[in-house]
Order: sequence, then structure tokens, then C-alpha cells
Amino acid sequence: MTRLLLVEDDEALVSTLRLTLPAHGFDVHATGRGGDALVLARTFQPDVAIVDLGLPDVDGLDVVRALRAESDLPVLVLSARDAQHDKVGALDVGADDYVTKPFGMDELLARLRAALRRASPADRVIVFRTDHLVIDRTARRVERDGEQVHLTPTEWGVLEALLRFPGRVVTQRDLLHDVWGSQYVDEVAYLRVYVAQLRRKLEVLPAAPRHLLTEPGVGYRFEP
Amino acid sequence: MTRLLLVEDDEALVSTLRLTLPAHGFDVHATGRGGDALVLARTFQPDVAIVDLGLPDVDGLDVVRALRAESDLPVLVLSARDAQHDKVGALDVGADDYVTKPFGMDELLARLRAALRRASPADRVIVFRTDHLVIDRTARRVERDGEQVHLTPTEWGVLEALLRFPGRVVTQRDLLHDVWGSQYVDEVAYLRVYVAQLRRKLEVLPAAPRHLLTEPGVGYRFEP
DNA sequence: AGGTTTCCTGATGAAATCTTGACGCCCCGA
DNA sequence: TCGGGGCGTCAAGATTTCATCAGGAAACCT
Repeated sequence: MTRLLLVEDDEALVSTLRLTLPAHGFDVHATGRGGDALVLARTFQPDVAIVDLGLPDVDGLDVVRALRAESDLPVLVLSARDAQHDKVGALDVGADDYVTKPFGMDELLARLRAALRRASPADRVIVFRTDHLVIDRTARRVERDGEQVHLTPTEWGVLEALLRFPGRVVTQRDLLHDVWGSQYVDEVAYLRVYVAQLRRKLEVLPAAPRHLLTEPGVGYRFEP
Repeated sequence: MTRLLLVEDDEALVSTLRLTLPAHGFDVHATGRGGDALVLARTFQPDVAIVDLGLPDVDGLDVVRALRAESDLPVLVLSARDAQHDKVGALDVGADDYVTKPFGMDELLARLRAALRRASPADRVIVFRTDHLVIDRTARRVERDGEQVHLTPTEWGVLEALLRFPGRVVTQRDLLHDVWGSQYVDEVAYLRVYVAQLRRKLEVLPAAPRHLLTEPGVGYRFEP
């Protein structure tokens, strides 16, 4: 059970989340007052937090800052405003993601999963090495047989999303969501083009790939 | 056979459930009085409970609380009222799900399955190991004698549905419902084809299976 | 503005997967 | 002994999913 701390004053939203999130494996603790958030975080020891920016008592950003100051707890920020500077501010302060109200439950769940995933240790591996490849995630560099390979932003995005779970299947849906965003989760054709592109650049024999593998009907897998 | 404790005073509903649930692999014990629920839970040792909130003698919520206090038995709450605060109260007290009367049998079964799935430790077991097999559920990988085996989406779906209750029989109906959907629950032929396929890929001697076992007239069973 | 890179999109043939029907086996009751 | 139901196996279509290419639009850089 993933422990989730919810800092939100909108009663209706709180009960909606209390009803739906447990069904997806979350153990929800909620408070409407930002001042309580820090204390709750210490006692409840959540795995992830959702913080509304529009709290009555304190600035939501302060809550996020306080939470991040004590731990590397992944934090999702909720806001009614879609203003760009809000988003930037939240992310600057250390939030992991930003969701604008109103939002669909599917989107929230996907982002929660993504936030948790990023916090997982697998994400900390910086450099990948295989027989022919060297992939440096922080430097955004890829070498094949010692020669640097140039990847476009989207190509890199797909590769990085796959690298998040080396050896595991990543569903088409998750890949599309991570790279293109929630409204593109059905555009499977995009993926095909970019996986083909990546294979051409990274694989020795693109027609018989050894690292970028297809899992028909499900997604793709990066095999180290 | 999954043991189900039913705490319900509506005679008509009790007999309906007594008639239909056994066909889906449930062994039903029922009582109309909340006061008896706890005693029954101790002697009968159910795997899951359904509790009606509108009992004549005691508050249904107290029953749920009492049950949860002794064990982590998954509890489904039934209620005629759809009021939001009832729902929240029930879930706060530790119920796993909330079903409003009237409800369809399909819905109830789906929620029962979901509740069991969540509660069952099997869901937390990520990697299954047997003499020859390694099955990693999150990575969606299967190895037989060290060699990776490729499964199609449907094959994987059937295997996963069986793995949800290792060592127990899963009815053909449930398997078909989980993998193909509710309108395919009678297509037993599908199952035969895919179980055969799985045996060919997973069993050392497909003709004498040791893990994917048939329970004639009922369903199939995965024996670890 | 001009040139370049990147992205989207539709078309095509190939591959993988699913469905479906046929057939034989085994067990059990008539 | 015969017949029927449930089961396992097989393989031929039917269907879905993939890989690849390339032109044109859009975005980017200078």
C-alpha cells in the first residue's frame, strides 16, 4: 500500500480521492490545513504527497518547500490556475509535477505513478553500458562504438522513458504519456516511428534489434 | 473455494447470493445479526466479508470496525443509501469498497475479486519461483530453466489471472471475465487453447503438467 | 528571410496474434 | 458397449499490430 499525504481544503475533492485512490493501492491521509502538513508527514511517513496551492491558511509553495527540506518525498502540486509562472514556481521549489484542476482521475493516477517511479532507485543510474552503447543520462549523450550519436529531443525522450525500467516492458500508454503528454496516449503510430528511428541510430542491425525490443500488443523494452 | 462471510438481514438478497456465489467459487456463510458476525468470523475464518450497513440490531460500521480490529480481512460494505458521508465513513473505518443497492451480480463479483486481489499477499509477490520457472509480474517476464519465454498479451493475461490465487482454483467464468471481458464468460474453448499454449511454453512435460492444472468442470489452478 | 532540423502523417507490406472449427482422447453413465 | 460431455491439440484464415519510408508542415536557428 502506497502511503499518500493529501493537503487539500476542498472537501468534495478530498472525499472523491478518498473513495477512488484506495482502490488503486493508495492509503490516503488528508488534511485541509497546510500548517498540519509537516507534522503529518513526520508521523505518517508518506511515500508521496499531493499539495493544493490554494490553501486557506498558508501558501502551498511553502508547504512544498518544507516537505522537500526534510526528505526527498515526491510531491505533486494541484492548482486551479494554469499560469505558467505558477508551474515554474512549483517545480522550482521542488515539486515533481503540476496538475491543473479540473483533472481526470486517470491523469492523476498516471502522474502519481510517474512521480513514484522517478523516486525509485532505478532512476538514479546515470550511465548505461552495453556491448556497443554508452548512454549518459545527465549529459544526454549517446555513443555507439565510440562514436557520438545525435538524438533529437523526442528520440531522447523515448529512450529515457525506456531506460527508466531497464529490462522491463514499458507500456505504449506510459511511453506516450511520458513523452507526448496525456492527450496523446493513443497515438501509437508516433511511437513506432521513433522506435524505428532509435533502432536505426543505436542498433547494429536495426532489423534484428538486441536492445530496443518490441512486446507486441503491450509496449517496448530496453534490454541492457 | 473462497470463504465469504455475509452479514445481511434481507432474506431475499441472502438467498440470491447463496444461489449465485457458489457458482463463482465462493463458500458462503450468512448471518442476519451483526452481533454474530465476529463470532462467525473467528470460527469460519472467511477470506472476505460483505456487511450490510442497515442491520436491525447493531450499526454496520461497528461490525466493520470489529472485523478489521482482529484481522486484515477485506470487507465490502453494502448500503441502500448512496450518501457521500456513508461512503466516506465506511472507508475510513477500514472497509475496502462500498456497493450501493441495488447492484448487479457482475458488479458485486468484480468488486469482490478486486477486494481479494488487493488483500491477497499474492498481489505483493512480485516474483514467483518454482523448480523450473521464474515469473516476474512487474517486469512481465517469464523464464523457464533460465531461458526467457515470450508470452502474448492473452497468454500473459491468463497466467496473471491464475497467479492471483496461487494454489487455488479459478473458475473458467472468472478467468474469461478477467481476460476477455464479461461478454465472453461462456467461451470455454478460448481457455482450452490458451492453457494448452501456456503449458507448451511453461511446462517441462506439457502432457503431464505440474503447475497449470485442470480442475474438471470448474476451472484451472496454478500450483507453485 | 533563408536554410536546416525536427515532427507529424499516411501508405504499404510484413509479422504477430487471435479466433474458429475440426478431430481425437478419456471418462462416466446409460 | 455405446454415446455424450469435457478436455487437449492443431492449423488455417481473419484480424490486429508493426516496421519502414518519405513528403510536407512546423519549429528552430542564424
